[in-house]
Amino acid sequence: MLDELDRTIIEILIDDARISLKELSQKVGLSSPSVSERLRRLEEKKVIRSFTVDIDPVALGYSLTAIVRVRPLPGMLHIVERLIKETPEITECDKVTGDDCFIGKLQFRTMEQLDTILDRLAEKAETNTSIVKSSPVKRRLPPLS
Amino acid sequence: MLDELDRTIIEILIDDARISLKELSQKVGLSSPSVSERLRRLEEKKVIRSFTVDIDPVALGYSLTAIVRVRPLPGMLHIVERLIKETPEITECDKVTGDDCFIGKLQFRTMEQLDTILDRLAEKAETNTSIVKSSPVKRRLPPLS
DNA sequence: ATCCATGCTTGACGAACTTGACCGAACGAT
DNA sequence: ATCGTTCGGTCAAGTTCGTCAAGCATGGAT
Repeated sequence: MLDELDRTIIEILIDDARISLKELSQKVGLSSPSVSERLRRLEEKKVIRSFTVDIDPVALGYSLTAIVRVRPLPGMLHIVERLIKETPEITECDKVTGDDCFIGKLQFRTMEQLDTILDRLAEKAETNTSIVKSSPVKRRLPPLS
Repeated sequence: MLDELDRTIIEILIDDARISLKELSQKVGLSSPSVSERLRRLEEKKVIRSFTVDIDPVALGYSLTAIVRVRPLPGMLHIVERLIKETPEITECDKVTGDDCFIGKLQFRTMEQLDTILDRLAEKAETNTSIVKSSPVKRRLPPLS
């Protein structure tokens, strides 16, 4: 589905999505219209979901992160799911197998803010919260091969 | 620290990091050298960590995701941390407070592959694995304000 | 009141992007 | 085997874009 050139292009773009077509094409050894066309196809095939920017939450004042496991009380599943979606400080959340129904990541500024958010959840779910102390593995891609 | 214009710029870039300076400057109502300078400063201040590309793991063949909680056996903490870092299928991992020491996300292609990876961990840690069924909240930023 | 720093605009020039015409390799059908 | 089609590539043009230098307005400090 992806050839070696596509993978090289992607690896370069992960590092710098605003690189010029010209420079990118020189790095991969193709002409710029070719690379442009490959990019178009990669977007079309949804291999590239989007070009985006990685913002440091700390720079926005969110200096703390927690991981919250959420187990809705009986009958509360959909209400809890909506509440999670409507809590903007929850910056990602997965629905998973096992005792915990949801596992989410929460960005916050103060312990008081964390407390407020968890209190709102606690009316409808059992929660289990772990504060993030460090991130040994920063977001990365699995092997492209 | 960030004014309204910076936030607008960031919001636009989150959607499309490859937008031209010209178009971006029209959207925010400034000239392009001004926007260029603001971008430079946002990068300098590390508010913008990087311009990057969002790749669909499914397009790379990783159709399954799990969240793994890891509790190293006594004395194994550093070995386990190294093992996690050296497992490329673990695409992010945080060190947290609480009983679990690490919580990581794992991308994989087949259950067999998951089994192999967990077996390697099991020699040095207790693990607890949840398969991701869906993602009610896709990665997003907390409020910029 | 003046000076300076900051952040903006403008205009010009060089650089990069897009488009269309063309080429060649791979491959299926006749 | 050959023809025709498709796919992915190059090249060259016209157009658009980014960067740089110069200059102007605002606002705070002396």
